[in-house]
Amino acid sequence: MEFFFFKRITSSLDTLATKVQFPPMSSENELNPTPAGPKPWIDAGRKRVTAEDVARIAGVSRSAVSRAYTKGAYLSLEKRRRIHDAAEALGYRPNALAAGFNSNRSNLVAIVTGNLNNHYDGVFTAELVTRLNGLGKLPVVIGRTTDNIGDSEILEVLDYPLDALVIRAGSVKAETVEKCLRLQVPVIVSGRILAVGNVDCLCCDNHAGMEMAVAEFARSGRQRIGYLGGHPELSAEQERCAGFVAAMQKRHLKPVVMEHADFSFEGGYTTGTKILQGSDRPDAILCGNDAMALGVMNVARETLGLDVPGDLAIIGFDDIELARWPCFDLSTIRNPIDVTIDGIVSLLESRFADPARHGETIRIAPEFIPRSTH
Amino acid sequence: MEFFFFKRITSSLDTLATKVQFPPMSSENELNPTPAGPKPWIDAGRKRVTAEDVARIAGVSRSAVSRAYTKGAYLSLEKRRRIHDAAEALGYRPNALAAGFNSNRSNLVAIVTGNLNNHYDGVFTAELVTRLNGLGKLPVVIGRTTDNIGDSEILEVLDYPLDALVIRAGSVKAETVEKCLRLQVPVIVSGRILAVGNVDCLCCDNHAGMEMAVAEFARSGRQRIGYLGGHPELSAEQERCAGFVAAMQKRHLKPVVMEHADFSFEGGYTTGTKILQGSDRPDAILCGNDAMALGVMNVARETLGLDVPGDLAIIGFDDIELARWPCFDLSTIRNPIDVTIDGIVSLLESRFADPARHGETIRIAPEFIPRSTH
DNA sequence: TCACTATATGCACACGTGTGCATATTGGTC
DNA sequence: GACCAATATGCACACGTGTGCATATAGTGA
Repeated sequence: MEFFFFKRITSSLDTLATKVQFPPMSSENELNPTPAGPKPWIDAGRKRVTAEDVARIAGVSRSAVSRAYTKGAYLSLEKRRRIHDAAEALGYRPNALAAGFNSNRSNLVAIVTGNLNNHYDGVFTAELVTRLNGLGKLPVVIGRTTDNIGDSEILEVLDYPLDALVIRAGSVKAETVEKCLRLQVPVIVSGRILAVGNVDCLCCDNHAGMEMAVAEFARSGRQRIGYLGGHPELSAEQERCAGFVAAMQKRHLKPVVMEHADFSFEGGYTTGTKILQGSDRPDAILCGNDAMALGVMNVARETLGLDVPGDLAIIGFDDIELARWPCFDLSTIRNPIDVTIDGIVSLLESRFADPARHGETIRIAPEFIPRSTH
Repeated sequence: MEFFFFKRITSSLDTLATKVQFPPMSSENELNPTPAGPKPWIDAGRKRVTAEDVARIAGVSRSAVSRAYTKGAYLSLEKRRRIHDAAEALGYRPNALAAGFNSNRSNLVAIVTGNLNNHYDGVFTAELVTRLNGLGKLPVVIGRTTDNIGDSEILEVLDYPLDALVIRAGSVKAETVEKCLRLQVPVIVSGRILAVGNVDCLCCDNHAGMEMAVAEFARSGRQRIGYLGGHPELSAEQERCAGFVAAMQKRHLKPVVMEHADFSFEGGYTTGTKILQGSDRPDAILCGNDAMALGVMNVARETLGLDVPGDLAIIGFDDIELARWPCFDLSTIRNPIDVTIDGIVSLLESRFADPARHGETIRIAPEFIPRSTH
């Protein structure tokens, strides 16, 4: 089988898509007469309905309209009803940005994420977005599907008055975070510890996680243990790699091989091929994340016909959904997303309550998930 | 093997995480004296630096500061330099929201997505986010990781003056879209055709896609063809199902079985088990998306020991990344994300240029990707 | 010196909202 | 009727920016 799945398939809009003119709107024909109020159609030049417009129609002051949307404000019942009717007819909704303009709350929370094609980062971001939606915040996602985000992109989004900035990126510079703080934007960093100003941090105890994995290999008598990590530049990789080395030294074991790929399935596949076809094949490989572990497993089973875990034991890191699929059933170190997100939300809320409080660091405890590949 | 991978593993923050007090900031000790300008620390009560502050420090008018950030505005070189220095020292950045407040451009583009745990929707959203970032827009993601989004959540985000709203959700109500238009927010719907006002739509030609798949089954002599679709409520499912039925009728074939799951791997696994253990086992299954196809394949191979494609042919829909993995190598109908995103961006740009233009519908052409499961 | 143009700069407004403050009205109690 | 509290309502300001307009200054040519 060729590695043709690496090839990026692109196709042109011109050849693969056909444009169709839209039929006229239904509410203009005779069967559906135009209802009262603005049509469901965007008019060139017409602007969003404002409280001023509602006030004019309802015959009240603009203040009254504002109060109609303010819980607990004094307003006669009759006026409230008139305003409500006028607003309904005009399709009015208070402009939340204009409102937040005063109170210094934009409700914008930026999420700077790593590679969104990475399963873990994708689910992480999705989960955080969900929680922020529930909190009435607008999650603004800054990220790439290719490489890691650059610091310049973070600075760009700082042009907007954010309520907070959540950084999920392994290689953000301390200098960049300082600029956020100077703009009075609270920063939460997930995935690495950053000792800058009053920044909150969350990070899995990668060291402990790797210790668990090596302990499992040692317990089952593996002697020829290899390591496949991700980009050495990333903080998580540095911690995991150091944890692996320390756990091996503690047991007077020497790694058979240590390689680095890019935390992707394809990277695991390619580098895994190199490792397993080498002269000194390991009997166990500890991988820096699950995606690479699945890539290695694929090489072992499909390409080389090896038995996993008989010929080769594999342990991953993260516990993504795919690890639970029966065809993989990957033993792994769980890096719990739910606990991490809970921590982020908790830190966010206490940060909103007291923007100047000292920074906190939360270490997330990993957990060994025994399955059938070790 | 038990279905224990369905069980959602949750753990408590209290038991799995430990909080650590943060060390004092480094810039306050004697080795690193505090530099000029604001400290990298959030002060209670201190607000974001404004153009007014910069003007005061630089000894110029506030207008001059604004002009210093406006390309082509008249401003003496010496003043420009003074302003730049003052801004640098104070850590000033123009507030983009306040600026957009005038020009009626917030640069906010909301993306309403389906289930973000769905691989296709996840990558789709990630890709769109990436493109919007490149366009200088702030992508605000509204979505859930569990069920489909409710219309009420869409209405909530309408409180903000959006530049546009991209809806990627199969069951959005026409009434909801009308409310967006009444607020003068341009709407682009991807994944279904919606004949409401001047809305732009993009949709894969699901009918043609299913025709391709059935043609492949027929060509290779499959006689006992089954169908596994997603939620019948979703527009995409309705089109795919109808396309399958039409293609079968055209060939005077009768489906052996027709079932519906939830577009997930687990759904495909569960319902696939039911289908394949039934009395009337098909020799080919056409799945409504790839995730379910992988679930079915897993049952067939791992649980029942069937040969794919020998005993059972499988074709999916979407062509997600996993379909290319060697261990799956799934034949599928490609629903090209790149072409779709190109179309969305193209429609967005022409919509910004002319907000009142007529709506367009773009049909995305699917493509059969032959691999080794059919 | 005058006229004219290019450059430079400040004032003041608009954007849409919430709300403090002042004032008006109502209802109740002595 | 007098007094007070509760309710009701409008005016005007603040939020931070871009920019039209008016005006001032500098530069150029006759």
